[in-house]
Amino acid sequence: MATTTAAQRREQARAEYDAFLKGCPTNQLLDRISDKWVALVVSALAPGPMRYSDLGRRIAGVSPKMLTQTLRTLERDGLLTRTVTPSVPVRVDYALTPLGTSLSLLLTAVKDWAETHFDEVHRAREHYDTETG
Amino acid sequence: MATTTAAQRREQARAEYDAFLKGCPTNQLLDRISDKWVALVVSALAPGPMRYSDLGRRIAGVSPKMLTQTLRTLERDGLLTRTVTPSVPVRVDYALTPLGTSLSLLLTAVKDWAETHFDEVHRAREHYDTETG
DNA sequence: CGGTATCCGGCGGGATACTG
DNA sequence: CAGTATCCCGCCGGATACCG
Repeated sequence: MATTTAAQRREQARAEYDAFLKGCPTNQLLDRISDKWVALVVSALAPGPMRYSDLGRRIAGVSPKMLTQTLRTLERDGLLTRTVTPSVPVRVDYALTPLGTSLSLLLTAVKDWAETHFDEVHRAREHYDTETG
Repeated sequence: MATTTAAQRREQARAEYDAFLKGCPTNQLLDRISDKWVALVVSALAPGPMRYSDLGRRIAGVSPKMLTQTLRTLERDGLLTRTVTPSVPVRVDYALTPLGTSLSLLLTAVKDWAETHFDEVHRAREHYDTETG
């Protein structure tokens, strides 16, 4: 039969859309800044460079795995630099690049929006929850 | 033993931090806009109101479940309104509130950053991947 | 100190089927 | 048309252990 089922069509559409999203700069950036640890790392580094273990302590509750993973992707994207000083013991510093600093400014804009409209969102939630019971 | 292990201390820190993040407006907002479908719904509605099934078609590949879930949370947060017209068949329109429109402007800022710096990020990635082999 | 490697449990979300 | 209900799988990320 010539049946292209609705499911098949949606799967097809989803595949195309996923491909589109993978190439979409905005979506890629959202994936980046939405990561739980990325915002924390970037804002921790905004005032100045920091060592690996300092970051680990500053960002309480992060596991080594996630900290490293986060730092690697940010380094790959050119948002921060990783500098190894081959002393004993070895010392590794992370610092924002200009691009990273620029991103931290964008995050500041997000933060401002959040703080400005938080009350409004909160009230909307209480209203919604009351109505719905 | 009196050992408070590193693991225990990290778990404690993580619990506190999670609580802190839950109450943090910025983090809540990031959770919201980072959701895969939220940005798509908000930008789809930016030009004007739309019906449920129109949104479903416009945002290719979204399942009914996720579309409804996304719309519900956005409605709860006061970012959009849901209007039921009890005709036959019923008609439901979704429209951004002023707050939602304001959020869409923030998303535009994110989009602008993404498009402005995409090349730079892309070059950084290629450089990183080349160096690392 | 600054990581890497491995295992594994929870849950987000897709597929599928049904309803007012 | 506009959803709801259920099952279930993939994968994210935490815990743990080990290395240069």
